[in-house]
Amino acid sequence: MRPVTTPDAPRSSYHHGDLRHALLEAGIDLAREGGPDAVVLREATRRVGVSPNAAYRHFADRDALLSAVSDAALAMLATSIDALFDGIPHGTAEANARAQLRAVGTGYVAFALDQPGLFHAAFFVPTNLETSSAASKTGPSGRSPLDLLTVALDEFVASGIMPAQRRPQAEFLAWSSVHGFALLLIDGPLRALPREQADAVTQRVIDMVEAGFTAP
Amino acid sequence: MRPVTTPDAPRSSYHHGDLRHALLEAGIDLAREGGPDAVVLREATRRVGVSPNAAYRHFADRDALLSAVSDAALAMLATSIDALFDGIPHGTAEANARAQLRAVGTGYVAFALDQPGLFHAAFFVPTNLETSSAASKTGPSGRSPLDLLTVALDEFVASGIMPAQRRPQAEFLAWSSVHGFALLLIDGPLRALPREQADAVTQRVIDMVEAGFTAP
DNA sequence: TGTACATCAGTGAACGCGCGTTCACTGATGTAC
DNA sequence: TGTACATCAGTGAACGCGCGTTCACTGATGTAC
Repeated sequence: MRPVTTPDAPRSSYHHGDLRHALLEAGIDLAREGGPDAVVLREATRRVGVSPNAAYRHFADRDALLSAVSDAALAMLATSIDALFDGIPHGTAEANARAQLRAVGTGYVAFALDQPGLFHAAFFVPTNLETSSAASKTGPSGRSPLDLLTVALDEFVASGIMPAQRRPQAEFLAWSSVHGFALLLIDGPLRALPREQADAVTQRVIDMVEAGFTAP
Repeated sequence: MRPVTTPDAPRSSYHHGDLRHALLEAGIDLAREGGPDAVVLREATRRVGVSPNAAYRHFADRDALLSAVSDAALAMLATSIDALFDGIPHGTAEANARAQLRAVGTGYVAFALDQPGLFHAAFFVPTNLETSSAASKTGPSGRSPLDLLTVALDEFVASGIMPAQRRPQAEFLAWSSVHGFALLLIDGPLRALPREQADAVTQRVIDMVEAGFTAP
């Protein structure tokens, strides 16, 4: 259950070893359990088994910890989308484009459903929103979700199924639908929808976006 | 600036007159300024010029106040969408359907841009999300935004531009796109977009949804 | 190889803050006779 | 019409809570000679 560090168990040595990492990990757990508001500096130190002020050796303040947690959550989202993206079998350019869009959307919603706390931590932190670094965290391939979406949409145009004049800002149209749907599912009126139905409607959201892009 | 009650000015009488209403109004102002987290019971009483515990004569606890504020925010959203909906000139069934969908979407995003604090208060309060009362607050016509959307979508089918088998859950597809886009605009990567561009892209979001519904 | 000492990473105690909420109360209001 | 009194709507003081953060400190580590 506990990841990197022993929590309440007393440390053998006075020095911790990798306190920064341990605090970050604890912060991620807190975010997972309760979203960004639950990332409480004192609680993170408590879980690591260290005094509250020890955190200040590694993070300027609580916001710095929260930012680090948010970045980590974003990277996890990127990683899980990346995996889906890379699993796409090769096909025609058109089939690739469609499958890629679907992979990004499906991975995005799946992450929101699986890790709602981290999903919120990733997006509802002022720092990450203002700097738009939200879009720049990458998975193992080094590409962010926005990069992957861009790749997919470029291929929509290149393969001739989407008119070029529809291309600008298309990322944000797709992102809006999927992001909004994720929120309806985890916080909103679709909260009670069983997982398999949620997955089915997710596919319809993507159908709608795709049709919007490729309609004559 | 100050709405219903004189704020710091001392009251003439010991009894307030309509403290519940005054506290609600203060709570709405707080939400407008800083979202749901800013709805602080003590601050509301401060603004009304009353002692903190006086609030408990009218609200069971802070959550009750916040719920009332959230309901009010929802009603304001409903009212502003209602106005746009009613301003639609009569035309063919098809033109009506399209204009109605557009009115709901446009009104929704406009409210989010004009009143981001209230928009958040309306949607990010557990009570309203769980009971889905979010969808049931009405404007002056007695119809909620979800009702209006339903009317529009029914007319899409009735006028023959949307296949009937696409109809189920279509409300949530449309809602997702518009809701997600509103959030990208007020909290997310499109935060810095100038208003007129935001309005233009809003129309493209609606174009996309419409195309998704009406595509062959 | 051993030791002096600067540096680093933690501790312990305390702070002020503002919150929600509760207590026992008092002044104002309105109704019964 | 006047008065007694129950009820209602406020007050004032205080509580405990948990937070972020700062202070002066001490134990552990590693490097220079």
